[in-house]
Amino acid sequence: MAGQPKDTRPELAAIAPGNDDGVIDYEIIELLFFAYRDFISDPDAILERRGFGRAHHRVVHFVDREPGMTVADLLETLKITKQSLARVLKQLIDSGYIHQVAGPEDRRQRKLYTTREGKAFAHALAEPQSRRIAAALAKTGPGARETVKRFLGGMKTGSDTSGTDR
Amino acid sequence: MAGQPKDTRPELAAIAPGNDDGVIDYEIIELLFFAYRDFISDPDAILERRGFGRAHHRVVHFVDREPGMTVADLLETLKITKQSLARVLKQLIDSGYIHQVAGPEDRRQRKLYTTREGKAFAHALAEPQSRRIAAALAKTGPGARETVKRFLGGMKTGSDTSGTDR
DNA sequence: AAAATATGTCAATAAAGCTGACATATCCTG
DNA sequence: CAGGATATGTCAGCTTTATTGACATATTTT
Repeated sequence: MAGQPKDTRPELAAIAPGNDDGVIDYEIIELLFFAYRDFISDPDAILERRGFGRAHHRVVHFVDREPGMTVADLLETLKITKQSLARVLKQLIDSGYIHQVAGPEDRRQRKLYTTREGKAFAHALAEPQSRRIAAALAKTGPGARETVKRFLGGMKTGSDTSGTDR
Repeated sequence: MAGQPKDTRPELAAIAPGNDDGVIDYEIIELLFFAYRDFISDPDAILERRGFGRAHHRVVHFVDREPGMTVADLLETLKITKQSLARVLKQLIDSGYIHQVAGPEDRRQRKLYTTREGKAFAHALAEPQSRRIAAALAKTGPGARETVKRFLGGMKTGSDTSGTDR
């Protein structure tokens, strides 16, 4: 995981104008803020029409991505409390986007799955985001995807070179 | 801007297991989600100790970065309403982190500045984020900074190649 | 003087999170 | 089998951050 030549340059920060705190990388901090704000705005518009919020988005997304997830898995992934999840999950189940199945081994568990409509919903939400990513990558140039993946992965807590998180 | 050989591969998405929606770039969607979640968790811890929230962070940050900003500027940047800003701004002023000065030209305006304490606060909040970014960039490899900047910039709405936003 | 603008503020509402407490069903252990 | 642990559900109340609507004040522009 460190196969490239060491870059010994002292983090030449390239601070934006107007401030000289030095060291602090305000440029990328702000870029991330705006990128994420707009990235999230695409699905927000769709969600609003259906009377849902971001919380619903996250739940549908992860259940769709990992079918058979348990409630506990979802809580772990989203890092929210059971009570917070409950309201949102209930609405999604009532709306017919997600259904539950008692665990085959452990019947206390509720395994979660997206319904056909849930899959379509998840897809509809992801599409504009994917489109935005593709456009940004294309504009950035070839090879951008790999670099961006590595960078974003490195921003995640618990990705400290040593690899396996959790 | 395109000095390298064209990459004609059809966006081979590299979808993660468990789903085959094709086309959708779930990998980067999720990477962004986790990256941002953890990126924001660093300052969150500091804010909590002082009884502030993310909203305060954003306000202190932008005022610190662009001294003399008006309230209208801030509303535009944050894309929130005046009433939402009011409470947060008031608390920051009362806490001595931000102060207002009537505009020299237009005295209806309130130009916003961080106090000495406000600057220190902004710096304290930005530091762990900057550190995280530096670590992620270093791990990604040389040249990552440029690529990441371009990508993140491209994710922002209204950055459609033509360049100058606003 | 009147209209427009920049800001402030009151009140009510909503979304999404939280804590605490407790109920149920199920599994595991002694 | 009894009792404890676990997975989930649910009730009640609270907090933060955002919203809309209405209106007040000061100032600038027309």
